[in-house]
Amino acid sequence: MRLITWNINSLRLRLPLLQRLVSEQSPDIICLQETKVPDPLFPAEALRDLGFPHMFFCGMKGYNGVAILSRHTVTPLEAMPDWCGKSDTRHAGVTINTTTGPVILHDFYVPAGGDIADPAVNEKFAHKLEFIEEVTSWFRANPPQRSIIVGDLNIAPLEHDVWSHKQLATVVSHTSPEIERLRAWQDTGFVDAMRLIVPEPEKLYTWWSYRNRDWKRSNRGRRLDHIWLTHDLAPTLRTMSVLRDVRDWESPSDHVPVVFDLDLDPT
DNA sequence: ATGGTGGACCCTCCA
Repeated sequence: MRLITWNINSLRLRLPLLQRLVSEQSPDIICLQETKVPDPLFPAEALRDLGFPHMFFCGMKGYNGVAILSRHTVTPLEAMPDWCGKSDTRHAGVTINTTTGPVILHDFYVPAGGDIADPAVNEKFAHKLEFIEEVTSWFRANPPQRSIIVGDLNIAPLEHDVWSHKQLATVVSHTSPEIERLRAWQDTGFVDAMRLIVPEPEKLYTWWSYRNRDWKRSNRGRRLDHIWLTHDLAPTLRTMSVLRDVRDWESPSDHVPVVFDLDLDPT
């Protein structure tokens, strides 16, 4: 089973890029973040034509939005919390049927957190911390098995997940309070699948800012996008690849897709 | 120390 996670930064604007990605990678399931499309305007027909008849999405006007596209039947998770009571379309979850039993897939878009790394003066940073705390509490109360978390978690936790550990230590996405909370969330039962394939100290980035003339030359990246597997699924991980080339496609997202293969057969 | 770019949209917010 091949999956892709990608912060597409506007689904409607980048449909042609998604089309190219699908033709080159042939994924079974795609998890998108920052679709920036309200549900009534979701381009369902175009995605069906791309080969994904099963889709689960929630979006809003202008911001956020997540979507799970699948070639195979998926069942939306029932009764998930409304994180922080904001109804701001940052999470989608489905069950995938496989020959060895059901697998749960979560697609998250964690709040970016604004510019100032102080929850007392920056409510966006406070929201980011609170969001992760709530999600962590939920997973503690509902211990995950045969589960996958993917998405833009907007935190680069490891030293070599950023271009400069020192220079980013006070920059939102790489500060201690965020990293500690991300760790606590992961410790509810998950392993960092990307780092199983590319261990530290190798640099690993999935995002390069638009505010850089030559992103490739300066290479000031961060690993903001993640793939986590519960321990029981970790042995099924076969491959993982950050599709860095997509950052140079026509009118790209600032995030690139991450593709991975699990030794599972969807039904 | 600063400002740099890009998407959505009601012109300013968000990343």
